Amino acid sequence: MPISFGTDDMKRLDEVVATRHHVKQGELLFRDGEPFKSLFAIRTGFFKTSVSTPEGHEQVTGFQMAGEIMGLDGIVNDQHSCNAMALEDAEVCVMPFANVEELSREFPVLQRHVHKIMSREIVRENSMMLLIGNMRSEERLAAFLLNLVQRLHARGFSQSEIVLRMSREEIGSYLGMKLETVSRAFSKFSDEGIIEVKQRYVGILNAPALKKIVNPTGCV
Amino acid sequence: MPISFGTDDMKRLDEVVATRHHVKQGELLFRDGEPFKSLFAIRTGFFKTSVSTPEGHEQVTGFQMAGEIMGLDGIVNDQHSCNAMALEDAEVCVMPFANVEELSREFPVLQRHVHKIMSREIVRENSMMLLIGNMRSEERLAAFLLNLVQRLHARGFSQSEIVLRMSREEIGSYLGMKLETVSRAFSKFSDEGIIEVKQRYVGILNAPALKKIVNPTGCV
DNA sequence: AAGCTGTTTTGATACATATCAAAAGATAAT
DNA sequence: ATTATCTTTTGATATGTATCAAAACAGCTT
Repeated sequence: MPISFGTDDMKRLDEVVATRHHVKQGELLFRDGEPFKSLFAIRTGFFKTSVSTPEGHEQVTGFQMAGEIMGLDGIVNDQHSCNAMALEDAEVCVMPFANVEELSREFPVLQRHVHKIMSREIVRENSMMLLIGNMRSEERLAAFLLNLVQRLHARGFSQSEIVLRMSREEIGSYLGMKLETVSRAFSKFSDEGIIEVKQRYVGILNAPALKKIVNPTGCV
Repeated sequence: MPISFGTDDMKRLDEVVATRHHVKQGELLFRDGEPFKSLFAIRTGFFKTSVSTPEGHEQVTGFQMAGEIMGLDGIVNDQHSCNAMALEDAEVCVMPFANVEELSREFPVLQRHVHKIMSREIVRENSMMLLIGNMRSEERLAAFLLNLVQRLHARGFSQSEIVLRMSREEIGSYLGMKLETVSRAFSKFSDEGIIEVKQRYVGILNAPALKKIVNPTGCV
């Protein structure tokens, strides 16, 4: 949340995040087609969002962790256009969107914040298109792992250890590949000593090597 | 633009779109890394937006036509994170984002409008991830053509004829496939009598067949 | 009209990933 | 503990798309 508010302001802003909601592992926070009323800020836990083809093929569109916002897709048609499932027991702040809009009009810094969150999501999805459209499977997995540790590290976790909350199949769906291909890429990295894999635990032994897989020229 | 404004309000809103800008075919409206100041609304013409890997591989992230908004990606870091190139001579409205934010605070209907535009872009990119991640090349091209005629038709053009503004390579980049694969898919559809292709002219002879390619079960 | 340039089509082949199948390993239930 | 269920790994093979190459074609220039 943006800084530098007076205490009165803080009270007003608290209205936005007044209610909390618990979601158990495996439960949906919202689903495709449901009326949109609120955005959700994750306090604790881990989510996946996904869309589906009419035939039922699922595409995971994102993994969200503490501090991240879900539900932005629902604004345009006043109904959610994806599913949000908790991959571990979670707690979210419910932010009625009408309140968000009202307070945004009052507090420019909050307005700016909302705009940045939406813009960030657009940029993230742009880079996912680049990832899925242009990279090979091992590059995708390397990019995925680096992104994950970076975000976890920003939240005070290790920068070299991950406990995955999602299955190989969910990773594959997110990265546009099959679960077997994900598994093979894990095994390959493991054989090469770049990572250490024990089920859903992943230790990153050689981060530079991972980065080099994503960006072979290393010119950035 | 939203309806039901008084004339005074209209004057205020005109401030937002005061300036116009011409972009010639092949020129960039903005490029990755440039400072972000304004959103752009297309009045006439046709654009592509794209991002690139450090090695220079281009990923087209969208094609934009009259009435659509570009530049939303720039908000989060105060600098553009993609390139926007005119694929034909174009005219855009320059909307300084500071003005957009200021007037959004004043006019809830405009605020809502801005939020919907951003949300729409997020939803569009979600469905692109589904497209690139889950569909085969011919399904992607069929979906692409259907999306294009639908948008053109909404602007008063034919619902069965398209003059493509982009090359096979650009289509391929957008859809995550190579230009040769795009060309082959065009030829296949043409052989099957589903479309008629003459260079960049595409006539849709059998729209239901195209829809069936995208969604074989036809249950929607 | 002829030549040049860039785009598109088509063909032959290579390669990455999907698919099918089965075993190994983990987790939960009885 | 033992069975049952789900996830993950690994192998063999199939397939779709990329790659390489060349010809056909359109749009410009002179």
